Amino acid sequence: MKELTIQQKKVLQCIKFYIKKTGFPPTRADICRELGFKSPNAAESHLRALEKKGYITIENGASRGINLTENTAERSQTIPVIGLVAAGSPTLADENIEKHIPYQESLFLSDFDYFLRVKGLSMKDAGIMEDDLVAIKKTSEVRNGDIVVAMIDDEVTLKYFQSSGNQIKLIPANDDFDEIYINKETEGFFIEGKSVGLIREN
Amino acid sequence: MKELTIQQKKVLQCIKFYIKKTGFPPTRADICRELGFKSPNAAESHLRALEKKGYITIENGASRGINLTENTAERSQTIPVIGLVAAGSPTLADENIEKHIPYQESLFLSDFDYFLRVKGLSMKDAGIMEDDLVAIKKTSEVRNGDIVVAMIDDEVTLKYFQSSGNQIKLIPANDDFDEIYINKETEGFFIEGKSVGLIREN
DNA sequence: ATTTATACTGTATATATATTCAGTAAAATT
DNA sequence: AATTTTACTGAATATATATACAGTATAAAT
Repeated sequence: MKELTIQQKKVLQCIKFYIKKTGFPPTRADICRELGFKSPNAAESHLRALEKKGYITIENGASRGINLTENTAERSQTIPVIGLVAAGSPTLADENIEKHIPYQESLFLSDFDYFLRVKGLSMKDAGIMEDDLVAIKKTSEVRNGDIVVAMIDDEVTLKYFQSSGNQIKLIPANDDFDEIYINKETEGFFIEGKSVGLIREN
Repeated sequence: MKELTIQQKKVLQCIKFYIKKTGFPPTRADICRELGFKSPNAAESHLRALEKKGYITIENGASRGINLTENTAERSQTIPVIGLVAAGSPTLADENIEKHIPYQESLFLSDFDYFLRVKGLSMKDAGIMEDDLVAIKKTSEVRNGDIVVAMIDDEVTLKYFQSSGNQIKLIPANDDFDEIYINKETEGFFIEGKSVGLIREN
């Protein structure tokens, strides 16, 4: 699709925002008010430019007859899928992002920040299998029994969390794996977040 | 929310359909055209009734100033969640539907018809735990190794599918449960569908 | 029994709105 | 160098649209 100018982007954003706010598209006058134009023709020409470039369609003669094109309308938010790499923290940096998948607000009870692609079977008895997508909420406030994403020296692990005082136990859900004992203050250790849900594609 | 009359429902549906089709709400005249009314006041009064009952809001003075209320607007399709009851087939009948949850088209690789709420742990080694939601595609075309929803005399079970000729083996993913051997032609037996994905809320 | 809500037709109108025309000016493209 | 695109102001206008008013008739609620 053809590139938009800064002003055209502003107008498009304005339309999206207006629809989100009111439920119906803006008039030329509405756009002028939002963006500070003094002539309705300013809005009109921008709209015609957006139409020409394929971002909107305009129903001629109809009031508020603006329709966002398929690709223009954001059907829903998308949320990144991050690979659980052996080394390297699960940051939202581009190189760690596998893909984006559509995300529905109320999919899980809690909101979350990203999906973690599970590698290995250390949590299999918790029903978390290889290649599952675990919804992670970034937080350090976790409770005993939570399934957490823990970082130990740039290594990412998904484990049950159990703490008593400064001592933390990270418990796998698989007898073939060992529990990890670690001190809260240990350098290079922190809790990245916790699991709030799971998705499996098969 | 207050109940709608048949005509009011028609008008509301008409508004939803119009927005879906065009991207903006209808005028009074548009509604009349769609529903065969001969006076714009017919649409007007229905709109005011819908507003009074809380299904829409109307921006006074604005053309096409109709806004579907939170609960009225279908943000996305919803898909039913069906409880895996011991007896009774998982039909889409109202009494079997636990709730509806929002559904994103491309959530799983395959499309599907409903979510099945899992009871019991017979598939735990496949990572399917109690209360998980298994996305079910209604089909009788299943392959060896598929996780299927099988009906045996009105009892629903979720098992691995394995067939050779007319002999079918339904294999649990839990040593505490027994395999089920059954003949393809057995009365009261059929394959309802297969699992294409899984969602866990926690 | 009376009021209110539903379900319209039909007419009228103020105004909300799209849209054209006439300009100005700078930037980008050919 | 000439043309097109971008980016507006400002004024004018046909028409698209909401909305009020006057009726008619039936059903539901109080």
